[in-house]
Amino acid sequence: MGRAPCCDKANVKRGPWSPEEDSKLKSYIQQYGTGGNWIALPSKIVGLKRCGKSCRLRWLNYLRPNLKHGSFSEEEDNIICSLYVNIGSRWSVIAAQLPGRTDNDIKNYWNTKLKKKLLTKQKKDQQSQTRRAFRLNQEIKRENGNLVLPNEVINISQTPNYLQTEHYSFPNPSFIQNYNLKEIEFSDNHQLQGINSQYPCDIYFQQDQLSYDPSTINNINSAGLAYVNHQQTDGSMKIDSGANSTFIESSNWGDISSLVSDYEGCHQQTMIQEDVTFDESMLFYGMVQTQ
DNA sequence: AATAGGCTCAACCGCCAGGGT
DNA sequence: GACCCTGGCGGTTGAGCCTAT
Repeated sequence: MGRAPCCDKANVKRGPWSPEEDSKLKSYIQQYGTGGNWIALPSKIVGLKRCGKSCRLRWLNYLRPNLKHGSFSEEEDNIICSLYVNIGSRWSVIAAQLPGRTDNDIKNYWNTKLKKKLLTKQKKDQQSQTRRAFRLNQEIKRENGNLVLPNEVINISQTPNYLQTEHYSFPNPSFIQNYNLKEIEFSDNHQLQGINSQYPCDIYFQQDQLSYDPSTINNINSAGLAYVNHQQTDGSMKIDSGANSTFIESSNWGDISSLVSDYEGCHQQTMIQEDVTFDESMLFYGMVQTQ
């Protein structure tokens, strides 16, 4: 036997509330209060065929006094984002910090607008942070004489055969001087297809992925000569080589030299041939052999 | 003008905790 | 302690509106 329903569904009205129903509920509650029992409330209001839960929701989310309707302010946005980051989707707690706003309002607002806004901001922050770390690292290496070439941005979408036209072999860390660090930016949706799998993994990608949904990340597999990293549930990162499943972990993804040492030991892999789609605006850093 | 797809948000659903018996 | 009832909550749905084609 299942749980008893809170009301007789056959005899209650459902769906949007009419102005008349609003008026009846509002005037009753203003005159008599709720009586501390929402389930019993509708039976006391003549002509109102609504479930008690529905009455409660309508009152709390729409009819009660001092409710704020309309768009959220920048300050409210900040409060919601800050609280969400700290306590998660505890909407009632968040709503308690925003007078006049209901948990339902905030939940809707978050799901439809604020989440996207926050993700976009995080993505931009992360990209600029990674760029800064990369350039700083390269600058240091250049100063140390390990690298001589300037930064170069390779836009894969403009050179779709880029990875197929040159044969790279994995740079043994001890020969790092022979390799140039390049920033490889995928500025457009792009698919790498049929990359020759004879070569061991030789391009090392750091994917700016914090702003991506884990389910999306999991759909990204290694392609030919590339390893693609994944964020693990414990926060560490993993480079996935597809079917071979060898991976390395690194705790410091801003440090190219530590990436290289982490990468040691998995360069004998033979990659399977797979297609991979890179989403718009994903940012990768690669280490490629150019000589 | 028609239509498909995306977006918004009010409302519902089902679960859970807590209080009363 | 077991059971029942209710309030409260977060997740989900879907009708209606909006926008792009």
